[in-house]
Amino acid sequence: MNDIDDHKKKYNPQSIEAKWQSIWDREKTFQAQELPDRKKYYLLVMFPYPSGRIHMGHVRNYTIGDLMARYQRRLGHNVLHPMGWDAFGMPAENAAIKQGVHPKAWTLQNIATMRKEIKSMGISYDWDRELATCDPEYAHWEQVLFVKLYEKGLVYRKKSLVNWDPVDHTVLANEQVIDGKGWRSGATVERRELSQWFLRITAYADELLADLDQLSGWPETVRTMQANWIGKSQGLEFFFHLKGHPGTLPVYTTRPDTLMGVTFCSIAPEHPLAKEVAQHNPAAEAFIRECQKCGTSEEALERLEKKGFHSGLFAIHPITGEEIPIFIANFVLMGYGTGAVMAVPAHDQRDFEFARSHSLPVRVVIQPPGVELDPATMTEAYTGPGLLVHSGQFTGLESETAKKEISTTLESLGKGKITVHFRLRDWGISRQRYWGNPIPMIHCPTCGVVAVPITHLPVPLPDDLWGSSEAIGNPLALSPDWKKTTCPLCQGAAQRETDTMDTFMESSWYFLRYCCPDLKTAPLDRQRVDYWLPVDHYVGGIEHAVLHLLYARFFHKALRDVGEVSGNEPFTRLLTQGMVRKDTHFCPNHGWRYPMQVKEQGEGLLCCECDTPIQVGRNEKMSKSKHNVIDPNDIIQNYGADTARLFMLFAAPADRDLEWNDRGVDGAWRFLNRLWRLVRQIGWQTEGVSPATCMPSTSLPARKLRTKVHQTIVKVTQDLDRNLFNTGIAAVMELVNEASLALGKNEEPMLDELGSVLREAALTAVMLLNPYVPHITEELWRDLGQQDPLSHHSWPQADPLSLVQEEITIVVQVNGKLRATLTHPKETAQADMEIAASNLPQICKLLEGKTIHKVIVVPSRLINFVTN
RNA sequence: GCGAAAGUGGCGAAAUUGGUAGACGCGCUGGACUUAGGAUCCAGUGCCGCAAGGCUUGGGGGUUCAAAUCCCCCCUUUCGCACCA
Repeated sequence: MNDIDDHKKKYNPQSIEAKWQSIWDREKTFQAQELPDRKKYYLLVMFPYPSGRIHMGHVRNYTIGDLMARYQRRLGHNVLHPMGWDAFGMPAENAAIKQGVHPKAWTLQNIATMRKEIKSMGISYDWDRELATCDPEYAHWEQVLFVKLYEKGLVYRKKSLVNWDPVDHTVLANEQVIDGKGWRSGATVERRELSQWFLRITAYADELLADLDQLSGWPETVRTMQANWIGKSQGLEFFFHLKGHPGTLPVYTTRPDTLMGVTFCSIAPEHPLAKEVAQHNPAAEAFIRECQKCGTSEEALERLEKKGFHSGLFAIHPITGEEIPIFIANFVLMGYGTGAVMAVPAHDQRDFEFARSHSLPVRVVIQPPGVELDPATMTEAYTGPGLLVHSGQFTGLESETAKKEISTTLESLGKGKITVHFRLRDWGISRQRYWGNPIPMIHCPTCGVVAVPITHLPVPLPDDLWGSSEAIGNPLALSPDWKKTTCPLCQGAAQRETDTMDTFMESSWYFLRYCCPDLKTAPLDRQRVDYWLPVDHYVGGIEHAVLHLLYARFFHKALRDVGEVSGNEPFTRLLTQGMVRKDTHFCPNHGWRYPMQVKEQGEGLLCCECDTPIQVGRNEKMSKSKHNVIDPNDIIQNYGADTARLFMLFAAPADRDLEWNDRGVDGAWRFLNRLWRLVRQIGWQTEGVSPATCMPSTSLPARKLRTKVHQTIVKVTQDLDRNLFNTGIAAVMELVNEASLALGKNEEPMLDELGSVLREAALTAVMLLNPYVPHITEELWRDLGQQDPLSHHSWPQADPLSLVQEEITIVVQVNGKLRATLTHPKETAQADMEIAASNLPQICKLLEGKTIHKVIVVPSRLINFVTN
């Protein structure tokens, strides 16, 4: 096709993208193989929940991941870049109920749709390693890992609270509790105690905290959040004796220095003492029942109106022997610490408010320096340090010293112990739902709780139980037959556990299974896992900063301790990407409007249906309910995947929120067209010319352009290494602008130095942009006569000799204000520069009649004259 | 409530980490050229001012020759809070 006008052929993303995607597919360009002699690079993106269709958040996540994967491949690394499906979970059950389909069918259908959508983005996945967590194989191996952790003592059962819907007779997720009511029934949700399975993540609390220091490739903010979540604190665990009662009341405090200011205690409604009181006291029982009409989330609890009920019990102060009232309080939960707290109203804000509303005494025991705290006039608690007052033998001590003194005093009395506590609680994995992985445990009336032996696994999730019952609730629990089994120890009749696992279980090891998805005999192939792990770069949403990322770290350490993996941490480097947002349009009559349901009029917008002015809302996270979603498929069909990718990478830094902007998409589209025309034009005009390999000797424009080419290589490379993508693209845009300017309107063949550098510039721009926009660059690469696939072509390197700028511009300031600039050859002496600067007419004028106190010189940057 | 961040032109953003604030892109203004294209190309574009010049990084203080950047106080927005994934 050497037609004279071939170089004027227009950019057609649809045909180019389909062509290259099928080539990559056919040639398995991105298939990953374990090659021990090559440096590996494992690039992981958080796998999606197959909710139905791809949304922009996915597109952003996978685009960023693909950019990094392609860049690392170009650096010569052996890259593993896999994709799969986090396929168990609640939405499938909800959709199944609503649409009358099986959760499995719904999920598999969604996977098929989304796989096709993702493929149209041209992401360089090794699709041969694709996995779905609802696959019976995956569930099987997860059960094996679970039993191994059980045998290691990391799994146990205890009572814990759930949200109970009294009308639907079902357990609700926090998400399904809206304003304290069940989302379907509308009934007031109650707290209920249930025996549930837990993983002993607290056994790893210290290690999970300490190893955060090693994660230098993680954002500081995520590490801080995890550290706060683990919440290590040192304090005093001690107990109160009770007045006229044989029991004791253990409490934990991080402020033993305020012990002498205790004026009451609070216990959880689920506390054994509270239950005891309720047995003889109907008012207490009623209060406890009232307390249970509340969700279980920490946020709900903290925002609660604080209420208490005097239990009638009194604690004996361990030092003064004073009698202290014990309150049952709605804001204390069993399962946090000991389920009881000592209250010091003067020095704890929550206790202060509680004391004021219940007319309880406030006793100041810590005095801040220089201020006299008066309990009668205090309006808030003083929580800082100070000197102890009204504290008997401890009066006069500094609060830090007092912490130690009081703790050791209680220790020597045998009433307390200095202990380390964690905010972190064990991980409850029981879910009373169908669409999950069955917990492979058996309840035997004779032997108690027994794990299903590994050789008997898997416990399959039965397909035929869904929809078999009209009743609401977990079909596994409602089915009389499925539960029936025999005890592996005594062979007697026994019952299966009917709870399924938290889906965080599946996402805690999927990245390990990617290393050996075909393995038929065990969860993991140690050799292959050891080759690929740790994940070099993990990309996903910031919303996973704590839970998923902490659970996965824990799971990895636990698997290490049962001999399944090596290494202490699974993810070396982490990039948390921001959300995709868009304007919202709200009509007072019709609610949220889609963009096509509003029309422009003058400066404002009107609703198409009622002509009412539209309220343009702030940018919000794209969501169906707000009608501000953009379907990625539309963008890909209209502009192509490369435009979508370029826009997403260019419009905002990866870790910040991205505002969707149709005009910005047009801008990305225009840039790709500009690139297309320019590169093909250069290719045409410099046909047969070798690209420059060193600094041209005669042509100044050629020299300047070559410097720009090599500066761009440095800039883009540095930015990719620092996860900065928008600025790298900007740098290539500058290069394209300069090359375009250098080319001018010239349409003749260019066989000179400039032609040679232009050809180098075109090749370099294409090479640099390839990880961002792979399809168009592969095509242009071919157009420039290159035969090897660009996907594996080595990354360009800057020539240090071409980077050097021959002239330098510095800033001249007087008293810190910019007054002039001065351009000088690189090797000018500092003294000469100062003289030249002070002789500039603008500067002369300002220095006239002034004394120069100081001259500040920042080499290659500025001169500042400081005067009177 | 607790924990973590963010705030810069009309808009998305940049700023070598204390050294020319606004790169690059969008939008807008003017012009050129039209094989009328999703055009393209050229010039301009922080604000006030005719100008000289002054002002400007959420608000208010401070440190410094020099502050978007460091310190203190305040405001607003976003994310997470353990059964959403």
